[in-house]
Amino acid sequence: MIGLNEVARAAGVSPATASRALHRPELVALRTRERVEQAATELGYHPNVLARGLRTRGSRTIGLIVTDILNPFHATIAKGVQDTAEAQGYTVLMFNSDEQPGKERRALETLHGHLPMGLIVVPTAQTRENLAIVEGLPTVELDRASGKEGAHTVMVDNVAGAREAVTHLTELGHRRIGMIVGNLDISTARERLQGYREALEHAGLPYDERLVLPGNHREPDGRLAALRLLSRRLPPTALFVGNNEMTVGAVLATRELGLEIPRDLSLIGFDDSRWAQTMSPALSVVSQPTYELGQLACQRLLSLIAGQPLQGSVRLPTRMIYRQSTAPVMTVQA
Amino acid sequence: MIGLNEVARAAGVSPATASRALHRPELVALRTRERVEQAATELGYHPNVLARGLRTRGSRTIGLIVTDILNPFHATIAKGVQDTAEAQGYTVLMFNSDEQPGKERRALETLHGHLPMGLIVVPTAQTRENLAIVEGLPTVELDRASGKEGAHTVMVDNVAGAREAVTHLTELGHRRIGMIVGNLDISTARERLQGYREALEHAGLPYDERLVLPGNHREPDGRLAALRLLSRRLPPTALFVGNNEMTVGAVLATRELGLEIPRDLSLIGFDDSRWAQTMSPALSVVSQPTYELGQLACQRLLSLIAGQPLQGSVRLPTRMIYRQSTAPVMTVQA
DNA sequence: CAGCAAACTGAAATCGATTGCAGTCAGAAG
DNA sequence: CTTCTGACTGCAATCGATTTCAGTTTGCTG
Repeated sequence: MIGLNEVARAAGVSPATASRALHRPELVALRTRERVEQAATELGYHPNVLARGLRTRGSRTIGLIVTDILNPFHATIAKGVQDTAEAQGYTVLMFNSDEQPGKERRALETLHGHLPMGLIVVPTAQTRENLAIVEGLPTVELDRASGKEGAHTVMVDNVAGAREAVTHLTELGHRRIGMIVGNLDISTARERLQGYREALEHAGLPYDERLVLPGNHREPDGRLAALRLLSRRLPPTALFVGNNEMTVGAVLATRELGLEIPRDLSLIGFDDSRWAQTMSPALSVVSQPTYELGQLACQRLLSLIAGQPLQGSVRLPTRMIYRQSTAPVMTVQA
Repeated sequence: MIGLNEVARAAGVSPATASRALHRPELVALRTRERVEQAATELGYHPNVLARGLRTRGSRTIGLIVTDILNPFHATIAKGVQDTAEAQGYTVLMFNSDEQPGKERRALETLHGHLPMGLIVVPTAQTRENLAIVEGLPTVELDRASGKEGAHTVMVDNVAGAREAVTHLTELGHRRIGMIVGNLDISTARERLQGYREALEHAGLPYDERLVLPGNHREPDGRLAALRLLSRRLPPTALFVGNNEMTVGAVLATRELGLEIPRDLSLIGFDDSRWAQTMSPALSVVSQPTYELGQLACQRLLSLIAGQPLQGSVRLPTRMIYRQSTAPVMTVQA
C-alpha cells in the first residue's frame, strides 16, 4: 500500500509536511505543496482511513440502520441517505435490523467500534434502550420516533395522511371501514390509527375496535388480518392498510376470497410502490416523499455533526394518489 | 471511549495480556482470562476496529458494489451478502454504482482507503479497468462477468434460462417472437440473447434482428423498445424481456397501446418480483435464486480470504415460473 | 532440594496519519 | 552588522490494538 511516507519521500519532505500539504494547504509553501501533490497523484496515494480515523477520532463515516432493506421504502431511504452522504465525502455503514431489537443492538455495537461520526436509524420497538450503546453520538431518527427525550426526528405527517385517505372513503359513502394497523409499539402505527379515528369522527361514524386489527408490518400479517376482517358476518366495505407490505397481503387475501376490487371492497394503502401502480386495478395510496426523507435526515445529521444547533423534529407532508381501487359503496348499509 | 487500556487496568493486567485474553484465550491462564472477560463486560468494552485494522492490516470488512439498490434484485443480493458476512463477523461497506463506471471508480477508491479484506462487485461496463484500483484484493464478481482474466464469478445460467422461456413460446406456436435485450457490453445481456437464438434455432425459426431491440436495463428503455416493436406492421405475437425493470416498461407499453395480455401478446420476463406476482394477469418469468446468489458470493469470498483455492466460476440454475401471461398463438401466421 | 522446562506475563515496537512544539532560514528593521 | 519576525518545516508523540521477544513464575523431575 502506498502510504504518506512514500509520498513524502518521493517529494523530498517529511511526512508531516506531506500531510499538511494535502489537507491544510495554506500552511505549506506553494512549491512544496505542488511537489507533494504531484507525488501523491503519481503514486496513486489514497489516505488510510483507519489510521486517520484512529488519530482524529473521526472517520467521516456515518451509520445507517434500517428495518428491512428488501422493502423498497427502506431501499429508497437508504439511497437518499447514501447519495447525500457521498456528496459530502462521507461513507455510509448500513445495517439491517429486520425489526428485531436484538439485531439492532448488535448493529449498534459493531457500528460503535467503527467510530462513526453520526447515526441515522429507523427505530424498532427498543431503540430507546439500545441507543445507550452509542451515547453522545449525533443521531437522527427516521420515519419513526423512538420516544427518546430530545431526539432529532424526520418523519411524515402520518396523522394527516391517514385522515385524508379515510376521509376519501367516508365521502364515497362507506360506513364500515376496516383498518389493518401496524405494531402499536411503533409511532407510525399509532399516528396512522389516530388519523383513521379522526376521519371517522369527522364523518360522524363510531369507532368500532373490532374493525381494527394489528399486524407486524409484513405481508403474511396483512393477509391474515384481511382474511379475518373480510370473513366477518358484516364485513367492511372499505379497508385502509397501514403500510405497503401488509397491503400486498390484503390484496392477496381479497383474491383468495374471490372479492373484486373496488366492486366488493375499496382499498387504500399507505406508501406507494411499483406493484401498487402495475396491479389491476391500480391501487390508491398515501404516498410518501421517501427519497427526500433520506436526504433530509442525512442533511440534518451532517449539520448536527458540524455542530449547528437544530430544532428537534421535522414533518414532511404525504400526498394522496387516487387510482382505481376505491368506489362508492354499492349496497345500502344496515 | 472504553479502550483496552481501561479494561487491562481494571483487571490488573497489561494491555498485552488483555488483548490476548480476548482473542487468543489459549495463551492466557484461566483465572486471568476470566478477570479480563469480566472487566470487559462490566465496562462495556468494544474493540476499536480502526486501531485493530491499522495494526493487523485486516479490518474484517468487505466491500459490496451493486449497480442499483432500488432494484429489488440487487437489494436481495445485498441482503444475502450482508447476512452471510455478518454471521462470520464481517462488516459490509456497500456502494451503488448506478451502472456508471465513474461512480464505480469512486466507490473503489473510497473502499480502498478502508483496507477491506475482499470485494464483491456487480460489474459495470468498465469494471475490468476499474479493478486496478484494488489490485490484489480477493474479489468475486456477481451476476455478471467483467471479462477480467481469472476472475471468480457467481452467476446464473442465463443461456439455459432464456432458452427455456423462449422455447415455451415457440411451443405455444409463436413464430414472431421479439426480445428486448440489455446493454450488450454486459455479459448477462449477451448470454440471454444467446439463449433466445438457440431456442429459435431449435424450433427451426429464423433469427430476425429487427425483432431484437437493445435497452439500458431501466424501465423507460423497456417501454420505448416495446412501443417500437409493437408498432411494426407485423408486430411480434410474443415478447421476451431481458430484465425486470425493462419488463415493467413493456407492460406499461402494452397498456398504452390497448393490448391485452396474453390475448394479444404473450410476455415473459427475466427475474421474478413482487409486481410480477400481483399484476394481472400474473407474469410468467424466469426466476433467479437471488438471495442464494448473494450468499454464495459471500461464502466464496470468505473462502478466498481464508486462502482456500477455488475454481473460478459457479453457475446457479434458473427456474421457469408459469403464470398467466402466455397463451397459444391465435391467428395463423403469414 | 536443585535444575529445567513450560506456562504466563509485560515492555516496547508497530501500523499510518495528524499535530503541538520547536527549530531553521530569509528578509526586514534598526 | 545584529536582531527580530514570520513563514515554513521537521521531530516526536499520539490514537488503540496487536505481537515479538524477553523475562518471570510455576510446577515437575531426578
